Amino acid sequence: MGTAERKEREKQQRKLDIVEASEKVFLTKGFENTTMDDIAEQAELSKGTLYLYFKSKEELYSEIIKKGEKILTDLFKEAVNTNENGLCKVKNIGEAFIKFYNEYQEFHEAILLGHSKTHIQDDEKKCEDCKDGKVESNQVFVEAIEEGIKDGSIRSDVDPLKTSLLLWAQSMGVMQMIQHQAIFLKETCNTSSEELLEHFFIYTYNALKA
Amino acid sequence: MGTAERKEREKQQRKLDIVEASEKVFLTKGFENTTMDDIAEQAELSKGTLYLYFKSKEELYSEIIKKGEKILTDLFKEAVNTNENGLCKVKNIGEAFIKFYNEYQEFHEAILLGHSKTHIQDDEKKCEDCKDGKVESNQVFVEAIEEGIKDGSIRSDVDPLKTSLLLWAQSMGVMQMIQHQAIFLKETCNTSSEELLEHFFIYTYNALKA
Amino acid sequence: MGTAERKEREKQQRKLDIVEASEKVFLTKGFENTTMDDIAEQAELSKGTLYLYFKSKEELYSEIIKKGEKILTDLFKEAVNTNENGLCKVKNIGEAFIKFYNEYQEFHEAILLGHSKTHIQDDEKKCEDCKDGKVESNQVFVEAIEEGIKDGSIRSDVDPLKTSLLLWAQSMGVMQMIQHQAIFLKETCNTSSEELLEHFFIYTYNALKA
Amino acid sequence: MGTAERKEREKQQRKLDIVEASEKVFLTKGFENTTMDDIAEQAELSKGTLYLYFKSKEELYSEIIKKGEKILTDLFKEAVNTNENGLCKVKNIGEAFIKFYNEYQEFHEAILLGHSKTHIQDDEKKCEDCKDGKVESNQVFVEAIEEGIKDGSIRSDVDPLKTSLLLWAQSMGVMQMIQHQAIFLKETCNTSSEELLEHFFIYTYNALKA
DNA sequence: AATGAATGAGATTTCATTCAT
DNA sequence: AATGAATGAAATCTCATTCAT
Repeated sequence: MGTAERKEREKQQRKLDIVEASEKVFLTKGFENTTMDDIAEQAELSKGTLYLYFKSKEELYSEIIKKGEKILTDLFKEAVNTNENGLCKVKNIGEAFIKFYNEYQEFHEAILLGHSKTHIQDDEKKCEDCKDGKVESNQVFVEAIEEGIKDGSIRSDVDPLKTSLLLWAQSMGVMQMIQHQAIFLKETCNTSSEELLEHFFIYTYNALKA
Repeated sequence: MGTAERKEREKQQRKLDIVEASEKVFLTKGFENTTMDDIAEQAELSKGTLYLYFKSKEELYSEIIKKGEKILTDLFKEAVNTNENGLCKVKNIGEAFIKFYNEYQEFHEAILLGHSKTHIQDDEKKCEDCKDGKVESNQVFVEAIEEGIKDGSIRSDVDPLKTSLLLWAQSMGVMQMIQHQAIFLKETCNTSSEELLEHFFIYTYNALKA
Repeated sequence: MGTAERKEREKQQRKLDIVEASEKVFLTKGFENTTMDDIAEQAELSKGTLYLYFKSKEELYSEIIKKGEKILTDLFKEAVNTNENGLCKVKNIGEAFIKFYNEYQEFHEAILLGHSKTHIQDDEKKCEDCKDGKVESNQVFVEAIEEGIKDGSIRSDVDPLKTSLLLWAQSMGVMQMIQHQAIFLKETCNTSSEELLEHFFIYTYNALKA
Repeated sequence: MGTAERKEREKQQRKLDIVEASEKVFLTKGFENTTMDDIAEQAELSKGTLYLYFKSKEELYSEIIKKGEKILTDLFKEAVNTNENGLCKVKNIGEAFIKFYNEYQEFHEAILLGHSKTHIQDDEKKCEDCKDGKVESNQVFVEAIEEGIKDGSIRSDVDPLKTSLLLWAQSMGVMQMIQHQAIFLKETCNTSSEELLEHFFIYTYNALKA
């Protein structure tokens, strides 16, 4: 009786194990440079077993993306779970974004460019998942802005939805510059990633505050 | 006498021809999906000849990046070549950026992610070139901001360098959202790409104006 | 007491079930393109169980051959179960052969080429079975010819055994041409499959009749 | 000048070499059980080189079929190149068929079943070639029968085209029985392949002769 | 300078079979 | 008796790069 359940649990665990193993490899070497052999070795399983749980390299990668999006959403939710005013919450979200970048740096690229790499178009469920992920984390953002407008901490003339999208996009862009152009920033512009980030914060704070 | 020079000129021309051919392929199919065969065919040369002029696929791709950066720099220079005030020039640069994105869309990814794909670490000269390209176009940006501060059109408390980098990064992010998430914007957020872009411009204008 | 027998009966039944399931798959997809997974799914059993009853894919396939031969033999027996003369019975057998080919088309290849695909050399029993199947159906054929000679409907100078084998082989060849070269027949030779078949019958009738 | 031609010749020769090497493997192990590695080893070339000349395993196999058909057609042409009457020529063709079977036994299966294995449907040229091959060799057959009717050696009521097709099909069937059921013939029916063949000849001779 | 044939190391994926439970 | 997870050997095909001419 409990047997079937246990088996199912073990199976799910095995799936998670594989995802975790693939994570390490994907996030280190990138999608293209990761081979199924790498993942199999990391997972201490045979290649064939991988295909028992995931039907392609792409499906495996899309798990990473989903996982990354989950992490980000959770960080966002945590960020607004305070008694501060709306503007602070927006700032918290920004900091959550940075935390995500710093602590889950490897997921960043996966989320950022993942979907242009994994062309899972025939699997609508997967895409739904992704859309839902984005909608959900964005919603947290929108609500924080709305709250800020209500409590007077954010200028009343900002459009919550558009602004959330804009800040989202801008954050991504900043993250990307930090990730890919770190050397350029440091060597050529004599600016650290942290400085740029801080600057982004102040800039945004000024732009939003009432 | 002139012979050696002519030969050198011809050689340079051949290099340019190859770059141009590779451009068409790279920018259509992306780095990973482009084969040296594709390029050779497009260039109407043999594969071997490609290696006579460029020592790897990566090196060839880095030429694309360089070229893209040149285009962008030229657009930027053109953008500031007016009698308007600094803030307007910054706005012009923003529009130039959008124009670049729209008209030379294919170069965008090359510039953005190019170097994480082409792992040319052993060839310092190439990296120098690329750095120079970015430095140059960013310099135009910095100068426009500085001018705006001087002429009183831009707030005096913005740091020209950091702000140029920040705006650059933000623009990238916005463009990318527009490109990759157009459907998400429209279907889920009921917002068009144009609206988001316009919002970005107004937002930035407000943030910078004195 | 009866327990052991019941168990044995159940086991035999299970074997039959598996063969029936494999039949559907083998005859639809062919030997090479059928996987043990396909069969297991069709049989609503696990793959492991298959190996409990049959020691290899090949052995399973050889069951199909045996079954096909049984069907054919039955059709032959039915064909000669009339009061007509020997020549008519031979004609009936020919028609039975066509019926077999048309209605159990999928068994044809299995019978024809089966054993060159299933390399069961170490299992003599299996081969015996198959041989027996052929011997039996051929025997029916031989007897019809002998009867025809006796009753004067078939030329007395035909060798029953050799002729039965010959007609068998010829029929196979004709069927195969009809199946694989139908387009060739129609487009290039302006002949329909039916015409060729009719021609075969008349030709054979003339060759045998006394 | 001659250089280009020589290169072209060498290239053609290389193609022939590869076909010849693949022949040895295909005809020994069969299509499914032959790997590109096998062929590469036999050809003393790398696997990659194989794909330089033939774009798939199937295309390589279709060369074998073409070659077999060419051989058969040539044997047929040779067979009718005598001063004998039509019936003799038909008999010669039959003997050519047997010679083909005996001396080029390996090509037999390729011709017989080849096209159901190599699904080169998108390459119309290939199919044209094959059709042409069949048409050509069948034409030789038709002419021999027509000649026999004219010279009075063959019954005047046979339809040359239909009969050629029928004899063709029958021969295939007989060959096939000989190839796949040799053991059955010998052990169970106490008949040798040669006896069956001879019987086929006599049977056919009687059926056709005026 | 130019060629293009040859390479060979992989890459992804499949599947018959085994074995611990 | 039944399971089904795990295996691992193969199979087809790709492509950046080299090198003899």
